[in-house]
Amino acid sequence: MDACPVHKLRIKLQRAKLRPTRQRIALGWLLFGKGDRHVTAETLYEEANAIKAPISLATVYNTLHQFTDAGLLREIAVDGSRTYFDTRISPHHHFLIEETNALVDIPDGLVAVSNLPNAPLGTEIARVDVIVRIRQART
Amino acid sequence: MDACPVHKLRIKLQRAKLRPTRQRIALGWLLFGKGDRHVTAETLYEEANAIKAPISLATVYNTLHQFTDAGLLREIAVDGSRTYFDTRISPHHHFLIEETNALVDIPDGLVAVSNLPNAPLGTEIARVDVIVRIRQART
DNA sequence: TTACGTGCAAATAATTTGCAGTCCC
DNA sequence: GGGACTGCAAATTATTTGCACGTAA
Repeated sequence: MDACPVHKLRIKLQRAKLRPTRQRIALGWLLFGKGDRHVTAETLYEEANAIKAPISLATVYNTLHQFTDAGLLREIAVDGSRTYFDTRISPHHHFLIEETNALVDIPDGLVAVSNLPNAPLGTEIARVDVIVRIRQART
Repeated sequence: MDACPVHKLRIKLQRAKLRPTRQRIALGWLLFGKGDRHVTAETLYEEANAIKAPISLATVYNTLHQFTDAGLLREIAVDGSRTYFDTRISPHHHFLIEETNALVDIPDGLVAVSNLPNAPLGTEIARVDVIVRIRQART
């Protein structure tokens, strides 16, 4: 019933006009093979090495940005340091666990932002990001 | 009617248990002297030099963080690179102008976030950030 | 073949830190 | 005077880039 998952990946890459190279297949496998994910370049790099697919860190960065430009990933700025990439590209928002710096999806449709002011003339709203910071309850 | 503004600054610093040194007075003057502001370490550093108050970049960073820890400033992560500091510490949200990377306050009370899911057990919500990204309207 | 990709190491950019000298209380 | 504060330069961290070589179409 279901085509070979690797084949699906190749199609996905081709649609994005990206050559399905060994590295992109491996990273795509890690990114899209197991549901929604949030990764940083660093964590993805380690995962790739862990599954015996040694890919240079620079290539991981390049690939993440190519995927993002192609609309396969979404980039999230959450703190001043690392950049996160989200495999879920539909609009939704995030919890940030302050202790671990982990990012968790907030189920879609739950949070609503209302009364957005109009964008200044000649401009439009590109996107609305909501980050809910969670920390250990005091006491 | 109004006491010397510099004196008010000294009081402010003392309440925060920070010695009112020349550098902190100068930076505080720039930060709190003209209404709500959004600065990066870099921009504040340039402003300080512009008013003939040469302060090293390291000290600007240190001071911004000390002010933040003392609750005089709020830190905002908006994109993956620079860190912004906001002199307005009451809860409110922001426009981000994508072309210029400028940050603008959204007047308080306008935006409401509803249906926030409960925080996981044993945790609490530390803060909710909303960033509305604005760009030049297409066409 | 041939342009597109990749890996490495060096280059940037933003920020932090160690430490000697300086200044406020 | 003594600890808090500052400045400089060197160290870190995250990310990008230049360039020789590899590889998919």
